[in-house]
Amino acid sequence: MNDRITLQQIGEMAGVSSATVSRVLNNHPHVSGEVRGRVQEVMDRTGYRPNPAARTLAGQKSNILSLVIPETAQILFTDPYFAHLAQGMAQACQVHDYALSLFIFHAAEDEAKIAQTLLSRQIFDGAILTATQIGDPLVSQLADNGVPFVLVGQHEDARVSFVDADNVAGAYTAVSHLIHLGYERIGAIIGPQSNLAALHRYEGYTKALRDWGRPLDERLVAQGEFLETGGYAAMRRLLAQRPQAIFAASDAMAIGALRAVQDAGLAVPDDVALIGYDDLPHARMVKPQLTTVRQPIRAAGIRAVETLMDILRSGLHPARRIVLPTELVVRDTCGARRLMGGGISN
Amino acid sequence: MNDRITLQQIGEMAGVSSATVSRVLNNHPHVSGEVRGRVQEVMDRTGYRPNPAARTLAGQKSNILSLVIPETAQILFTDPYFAHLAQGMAQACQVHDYALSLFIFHAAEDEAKIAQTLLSRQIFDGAILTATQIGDPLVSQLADNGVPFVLVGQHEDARVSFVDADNVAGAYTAVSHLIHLGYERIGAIIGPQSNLAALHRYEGYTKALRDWGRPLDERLVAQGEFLETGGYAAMRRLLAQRPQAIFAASDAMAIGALRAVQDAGLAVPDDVALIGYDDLPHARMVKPQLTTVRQPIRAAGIRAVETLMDILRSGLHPARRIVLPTELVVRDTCGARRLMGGGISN
DNA sequence: ATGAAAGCGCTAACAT
DNA sequence: ATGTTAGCGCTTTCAT
Repeated sequence: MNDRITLQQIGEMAGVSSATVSRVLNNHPHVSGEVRGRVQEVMDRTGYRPNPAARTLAGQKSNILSLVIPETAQILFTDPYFAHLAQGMAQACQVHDYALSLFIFHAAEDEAKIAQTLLSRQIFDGAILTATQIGDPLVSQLADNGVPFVLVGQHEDARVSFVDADNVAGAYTAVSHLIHLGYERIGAIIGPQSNLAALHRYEGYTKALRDWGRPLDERLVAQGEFLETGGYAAMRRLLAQRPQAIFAASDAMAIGALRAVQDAGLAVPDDVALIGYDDLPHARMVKPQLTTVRQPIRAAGIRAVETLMDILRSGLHPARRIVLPTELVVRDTCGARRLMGGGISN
Repeated sequence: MNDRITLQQIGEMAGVSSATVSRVLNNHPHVSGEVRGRVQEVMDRTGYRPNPAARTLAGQKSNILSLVIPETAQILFTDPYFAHLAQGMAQACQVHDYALSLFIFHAAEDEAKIAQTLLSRQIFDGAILTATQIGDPLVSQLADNGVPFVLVGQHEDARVSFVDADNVAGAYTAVSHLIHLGYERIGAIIGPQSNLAALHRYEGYTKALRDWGRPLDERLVAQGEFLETGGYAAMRRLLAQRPQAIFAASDAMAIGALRAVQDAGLAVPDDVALIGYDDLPHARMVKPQLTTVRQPIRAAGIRAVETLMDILRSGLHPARRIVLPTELVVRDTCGARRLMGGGISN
């Protein structure tokens, strides 16, 4: 970039050494008010901007933190997950005087190269990873390389700190809700089980059935991609089994399922009740409005940054694992309002 | 970060100077195959990773490019604009061996500080700005500071290069379409006119009316926020004027308008035809499906990066201004299919 | 309270 | 083809 003027020059102009200028730049004590003012004045007048690369090299610290995400169309397009996460992170970074860097990698790339590229190209003190797959090699590669990082999502490796929403509990609550509403044949549309969140949501589903003494009927479970089309196809298959209610592992899938039900000439929630997951903006825009599970993604971003800051500050201390609570958002597709003589608007 | 081993050390281990190691690292010619192999072997074996800050400082080039966006809930949440843009940029960066950095700033901050923070914290060779407001001081500040950057969107400053979608033409085409369909009283729901895109879309609307000899009736024009609620409120006001068709400056607004029409007991497109703008995923999920204008956002991201690369390579040459064509996506809300005896699915 | 000086890890002339 | 040598612009001891 176009940095011209240096610390040296500021020093010369102010009649002090560069060390002193560095001190005022970094708000060190032991600088007389008189000198501090003079130096500050020169910096302001000249529009001096320190060279961040030089600071990083000399100080061994960049004050930059990297958000690492795979370029999966799903995450980036389908839902505002990433946007919320980035916002939370940006907010927390602000507080800690950190800048945020983005590293989007193409999952198609040679997996061994990704960590390499990240480490030799990007400048950062620590990273936050998200949307990783189960057993993603990137995670262990970074851990092996001693890179400080936090995962948003979960990982079995005991070395890794993570922040995650409680997917098991979220699904559990949703399915319990359906059970309490009196539905008997409760099915599920589940996501790819290579995804840990998908796995956990399925776990919540089976756990709720078990706890409330309902049988798990595999014929009422259909798997699909985390997309509307996946939900549509899964629902078409399930319809033959005459389910009374469906728990879908994402709102996108739930909306697809909704459409499939309606296309079959049936009504939601009267013929089939439905609960989704994510609380996308979308969820309240379909008719009937989607009952769903809301995750604190923004908060997850904040907590991830806080955790990373602690790691950077205090070194390797035992990994921290944060699991954030979710919230059931009751709208129209689960039938609760109808049953309660509803009409209450959200 | 945790970089331990240095170029020097690699050199010692391979029995060559650090300069030679640097040459093989950067694929310079004039290194014998024998030495190159030996050095490469040591780098691989030790898992050597160059220190990017040192490279940046010494080479005066970071190979990092910064995407600068205001933290406006609108952009980040409402639509996938940012995600598409980032994807396009990431793809182009990949090609040019650049990494991508994100700088989210809070519009609430002291405006004078933003450029300062960006320049002293982030490491980058050039920047891409988007979602700037008309007369945004950040733009001129960067230009004044000699920072190489490209705007996605437009700007009057002759120094700035930009890539934009042709908002005037997009709106013009949409409104012309409504005119050709035979509608007479064609209204518009327009966005905040501090936003250049909103301004251009309004311009396209008035231009189409003028070109086809229709009067501009101000009572048929309502302004609102670029959100569903803004569209809803605007449509409620317009309904009193009995418009036959409405051009809405965004899909979010169009969907709000759709809802307002339906809530008034009227039908789209039979009572009021509707065209939106953006082609959000949403547009095809409402019923009836939204006719809208699609913008090549991903392509804009790519072109912006290409332009920035040219600026970095060849210096200041006259600013480049790229205006990308848009595309009318005809679905159900404009009534074209109905008029043509439709039923064709998109 | 301030200055001098030694790096931080790399690149890029300039030699040879 | 390879080595030597200055820096790049800053931070940080260590003196004073």
